[in-house]
Amino acid sequence: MAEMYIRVAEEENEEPMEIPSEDDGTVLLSTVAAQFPGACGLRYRSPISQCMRGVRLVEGVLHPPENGWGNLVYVVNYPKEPALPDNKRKMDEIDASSAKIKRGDQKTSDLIVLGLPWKTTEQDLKDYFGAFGEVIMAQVKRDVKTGNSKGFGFVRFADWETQNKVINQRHMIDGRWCDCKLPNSKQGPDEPMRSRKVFVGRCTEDMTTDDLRQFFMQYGEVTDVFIPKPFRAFAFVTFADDQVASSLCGEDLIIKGVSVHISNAEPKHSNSRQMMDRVGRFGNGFGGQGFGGGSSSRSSSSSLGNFGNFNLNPAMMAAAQAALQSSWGMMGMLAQQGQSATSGSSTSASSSRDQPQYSSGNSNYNSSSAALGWGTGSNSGTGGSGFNSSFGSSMESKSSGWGM
DNA sequence: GTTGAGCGTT
Repeated sequence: MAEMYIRVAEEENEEPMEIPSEDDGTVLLSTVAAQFPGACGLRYRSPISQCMRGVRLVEGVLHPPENGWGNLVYVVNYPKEPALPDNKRKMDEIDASSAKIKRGDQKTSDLIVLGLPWKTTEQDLKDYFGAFGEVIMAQVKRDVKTGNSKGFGFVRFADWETQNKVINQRHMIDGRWCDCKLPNSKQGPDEPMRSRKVFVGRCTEDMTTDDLRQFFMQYGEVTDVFIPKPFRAFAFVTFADDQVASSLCGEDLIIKGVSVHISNAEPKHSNSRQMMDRVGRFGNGFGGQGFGGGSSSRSSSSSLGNFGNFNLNPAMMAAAQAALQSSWGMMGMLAQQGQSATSGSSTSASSSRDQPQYSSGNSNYNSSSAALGWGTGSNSGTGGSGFNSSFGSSMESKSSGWGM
């Protein structure tokens, strides 16, 4: 079948945009969403009944009405906005008017571009991204000595709308798929505990990132899909809205005929729970009672507890307990030390690089000896500071925690 | 086979 286009608009009487169909006459929801970020379906006004009708959507594929797509204008559906009574408004208007949107607050920021071909130059970036809107900065990060590209760069747009659009899709740049996202340094620590990301277990190997994106789109705007490689039977899907993510947790969903299980995505690296679990295994009677759960007040009351080889002074105990109870967990302790708690972001699954990879070594990170953090024995004489120093360095040793 | 890459000499 020759290439076909269907006409799609945000509202019935707005100027439509032509969107390409697939060879079999269907239209991918992802194609629609590439032009209308956040779209979750299509509807149209039936010439016969004069009612709005929904377009059949099966696993990310939009199927034409009985007599084909015809010349009708299809209207984009967006996920319901539960908090707002008037859900006919467009996303942009909601963003602009609603106080609930805190992310981004309309100011543009640099976007990191990951997965660039080695040969891509800043001019290439400007040329490519210029099609989306005015580019006010583009750079390719290079090795200082060799001048070779490091395979990523940064770009900044004049308009927030442009930035938003660019973030929401993948980009084919000089023959490679690249992802644009907010860099770690720009991801504010506000509300990091409300995960917008879910863990998708029991994936099969034939599920691609596009499959997952198209499938999960029906629940809300998908901002990221990650499939570890080599195949490990799970994936991560990030939504624009944390409520969408949490609403799916616990569900068993059918994707490509396979039941997958959705659960909370745990923070990527070292988070408070993992650390506490580790700590629990330390010396006997350290985690099991004193730390492990929140109900620990009495067991730790044995004054200056003598736990195996360590001396825990009350300040350290208090700090640790505070960390347990605060919603910030250990991250809160980091913050209290004045360390910036930047969150590591996850990355979209871009195809594994066929190019020689730049040394992925840990030149940037001081790989602190043990992942155990505190209690490695260094904090004997120094009183409380031993706690801070050893703990802090372990947290820094990789991009920290809640990369969501 | 159920918990993930890579982040900026200013």
